[in-house]
Amino acid sequence: MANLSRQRRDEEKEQRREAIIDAAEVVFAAHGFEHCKMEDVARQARVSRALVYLYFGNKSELQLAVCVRALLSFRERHATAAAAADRGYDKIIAIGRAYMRFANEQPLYFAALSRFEAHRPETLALGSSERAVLDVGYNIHELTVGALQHGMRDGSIRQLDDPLLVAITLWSYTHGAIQVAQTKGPFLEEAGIATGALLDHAIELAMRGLAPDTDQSDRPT
Amino acid sequence: MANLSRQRRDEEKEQRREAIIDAAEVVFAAHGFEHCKMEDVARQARVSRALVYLYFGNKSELQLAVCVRALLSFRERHATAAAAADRGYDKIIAIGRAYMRFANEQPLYFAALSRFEAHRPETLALGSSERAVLDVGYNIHELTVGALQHGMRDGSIRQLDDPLLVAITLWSYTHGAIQVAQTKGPFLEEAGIATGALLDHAIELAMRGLAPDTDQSDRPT
DNA sequence: GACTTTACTGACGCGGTGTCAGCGAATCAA
DNA sequence: TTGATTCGCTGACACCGCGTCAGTAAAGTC
Repeated sequence: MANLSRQRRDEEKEQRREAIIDAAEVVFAAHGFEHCKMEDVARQARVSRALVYLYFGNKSELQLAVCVRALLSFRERHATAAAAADRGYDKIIAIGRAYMRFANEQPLYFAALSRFEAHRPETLALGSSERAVLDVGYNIHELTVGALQHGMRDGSIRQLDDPLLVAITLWSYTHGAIQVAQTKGPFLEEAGIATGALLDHAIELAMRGLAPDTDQSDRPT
Repeated sequence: MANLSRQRRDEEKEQRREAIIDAAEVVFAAHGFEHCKMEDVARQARVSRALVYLYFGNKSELQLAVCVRALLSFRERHATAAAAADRGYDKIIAIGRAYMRFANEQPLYFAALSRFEAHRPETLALGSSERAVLDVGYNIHELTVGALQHGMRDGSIRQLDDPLLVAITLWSYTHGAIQVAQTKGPFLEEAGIATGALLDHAIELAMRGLAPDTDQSDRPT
């Protein structure tokens, strides 16, 4: 009997954990990732604040848990977007657009990732929460590498020395562009730059760099 | 007499203000932009905490003041870097490298900008501190636009529809790449990606997109 | 020399985080 | 069944950092 009830309790515990993250997402969505209070999360989860600290050591661990969900959610979109396109070149475009749509439709998740992207981890220890997030992120890059290799085979993308390096570069480009579009949007509109145009151009410019070489003899060195 | 002493006092006030920002930079550099306490800034400036609030309405205004200094500092590097190169194409490369060197040599300033870049301003009101920072930033983009136009004239850069749009895109690319390099550096090294290589590649890929068109007939559409 | 204006401070309230002793209910041992 | 034990959970507390405000002393004004 001991084993059975232990297992049942473990499951309940996992549910509690998920329920708390659910609550956190609701609060984050309502009040923003920055000014969210553990108090609010607890109330939303109909639980005492102290309990939240039993499941998550501190506030940033709870935030990291949301980051993991965000990355998992994005990985799904990423994979389906890549699968929907035929040529590698189009897969890469689809991935970029998927990230932008993701940022637009799940702003909470994008904010979570953005915060994580800007945060310098102090430890890389295996098993640490930060590590878990990094690993999921790496997994996403691998999918992009697959699309790049696909494109190199089907001739829609030029031969790349190091596809992983390119994948990470593209990710950093895209993330940077979305971030600028989101935070400086209204200001840019004033200057006559439509947010959508910026994002489109961010993809277009990057794709030019991936297109197959034709005659590069007069490219500046 | 009233006028003279007023002027003198205004100057002293300005000096105080600058001194406080100096102190803030010292503290930020030591403890990081995030976990800096007004207490520490005040002590560093040998002043009471309440006085700091006379000069800066709140913590984030003080941080914005540091952002302005950061942007001004970068604008200098930006301008000299662009001036040192001949062709427009090389100016753009120089600008990118200047930003990376800046991030490396003045990590405090880069962190300040990074935070500002990730922060969604709530007001665009003229005269607000945020506005001041945005305007300096816009000024920097204009310098980049100049370099792009230079390149379009000397034939080292292809004809661009909207140079300002390109300038902003390049900025967002570069900022994104540096941010990833800085925050994910150690993790990427583990995966066999040298930080320097990532930054080099970030510039190279973007520059490919700016190179003059030659024969584009078989570029994927 | 009386007054006002100005630079500055000490002390406070408030809101938020993280901790801890302890309570009641479920589980176990007899 | 009942006493002991584990377990999930909470209320209350200490602490910290921000922003505020009444108040002081010095400089300036008349």
